[in-house]
Amino acid sequence: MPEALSASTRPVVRDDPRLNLLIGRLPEADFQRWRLHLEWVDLPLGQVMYESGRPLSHVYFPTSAIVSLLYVMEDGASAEIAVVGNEGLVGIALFMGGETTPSRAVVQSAGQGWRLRARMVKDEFERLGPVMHLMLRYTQALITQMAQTAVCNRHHSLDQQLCRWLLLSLDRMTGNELVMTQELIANMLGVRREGVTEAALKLQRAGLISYTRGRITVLDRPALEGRTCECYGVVKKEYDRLLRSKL
Amino acid sequence: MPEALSASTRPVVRDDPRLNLLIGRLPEADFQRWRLHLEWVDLPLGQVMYESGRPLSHVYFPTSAIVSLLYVMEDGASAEIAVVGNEGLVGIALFMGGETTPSRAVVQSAGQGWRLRARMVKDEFERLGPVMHLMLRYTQALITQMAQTAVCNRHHSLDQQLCRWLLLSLDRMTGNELVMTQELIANMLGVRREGVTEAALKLQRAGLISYTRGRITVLDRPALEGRTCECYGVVKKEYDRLLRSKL
DNA sequence: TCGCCTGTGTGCGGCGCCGTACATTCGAAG
DNA sequence: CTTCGAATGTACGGCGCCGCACACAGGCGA
Repeated sequence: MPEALSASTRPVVRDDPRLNLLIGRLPEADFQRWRLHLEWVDLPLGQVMYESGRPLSHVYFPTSAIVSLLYVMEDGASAEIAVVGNEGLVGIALFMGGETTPSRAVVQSAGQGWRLRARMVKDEFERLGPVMHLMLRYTQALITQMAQTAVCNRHHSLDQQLCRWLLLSLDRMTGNELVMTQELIANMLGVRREGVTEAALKLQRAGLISYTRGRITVLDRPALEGRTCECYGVVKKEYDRLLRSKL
Repeated sequence: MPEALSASTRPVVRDDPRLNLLIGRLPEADFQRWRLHLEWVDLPLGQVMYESGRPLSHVYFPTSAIVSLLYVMEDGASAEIAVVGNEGLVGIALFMGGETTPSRAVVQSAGQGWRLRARMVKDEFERLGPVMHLMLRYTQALITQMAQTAVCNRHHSLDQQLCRWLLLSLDRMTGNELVMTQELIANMLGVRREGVTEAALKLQRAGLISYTRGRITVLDRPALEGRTCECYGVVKKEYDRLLRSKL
């Protein structure tokens, strides 16, 4: 077939841990120490990386996978509060000291990544060097994303939020195709599936995206940026600012 | 007059910094070092403690004041993403390494507090001891509050959110009276003032609260807890869990 | 005491999203 | 090719909040 192989059939090779930007920004000495402990992991769609309230065993550094942090309510309704890709890590509660968190982490887009055992992460953090500062700055960026999500949920239309979601996902991917059903997007945004369908139709009719049964292709990214709310830009800018320097 | 003196006319005396729970949980040695550098501050209603994107000069530890962390949009609309009282501190960006943040901090309920200069905070943080771990665990609690706010904004009714807001504020106060107009509450929640009026009327008619022109008295706190959504409980439980131990 | 400003109460049309139901179509498995 | 389940499209009433307009009331200063 002319298309790229689907995620499930793609040959699985260990990529370079430095494809994860946090790892890539480590000083060489730290990286050399880490590489012996980094464990490569495949992250299939839907995998739950940690569950609300359960202790975390590892910190994950995605290289090609995208992970959603979800808060799940008692009645089962949920909402995504942040998304993590190769720019970040999953499991901040480990080094923040809480050991766990009331959220759930789920693989939103299949791919790979690397992980470190909890013990190792804490030890590294306690070294009080560039590693710690990098993790903390990343955490601050994540906080910005969560806060902006709260504001966006309050003030902006579903149309705008879908654009924001697409752009945030796109930023964490290679290529311009997302493997993702509208049903799943609705879960992430915490809205009805039909609402996502209508919003997606508008974007398709306007020629910004095209999609078929679980595959969304972004055709006109600048136009998407024009339709989204300011929330996307605020978050992106803050990630750039906080994680730009190698340090 | 039989009433307590209003905030503006209350005699202003330096309270004990340890009324702030974070400071209160410091080991004695750390507290002794800190007390020389802690500067007492009065925090009148409406004071902006820091502005979006501007560098922070101090970290504040409220003792009797309550502070709102707000995200303000381009069109001026805003939403509170977290509230800080004597259980916490204002200015996490200083030790997280970002120096600043795209949010605004405003005094929501007049009172007092103590502050430390930016330089001092960073030095203390770098000591890598109980001080750092305490600040980080507090930060994780704050993250929970932000995330839960995002979910709450998405899924719950204004009635429920008002209850949550009242309870969160009440937890950070002494007494059961809030000096707060419905207009301001609406700004915090990011909704219309009229919506708050209607929700407050329901609570008053049900006998849970009573209010007159900028003063709200909570009459039946358990009933309020019964009307709010699970978000309040999740946040409270997480604060208790993360900040219980002295360490 | 009299305004006056601020805070609160009320009404009305509108819009966006919800819940539900059901039709349609794609694509993978057999 | 056929079948079937999953993904998407469409429709409709309902509800909650919005934006706006305005009435009313309490407290404060002139």
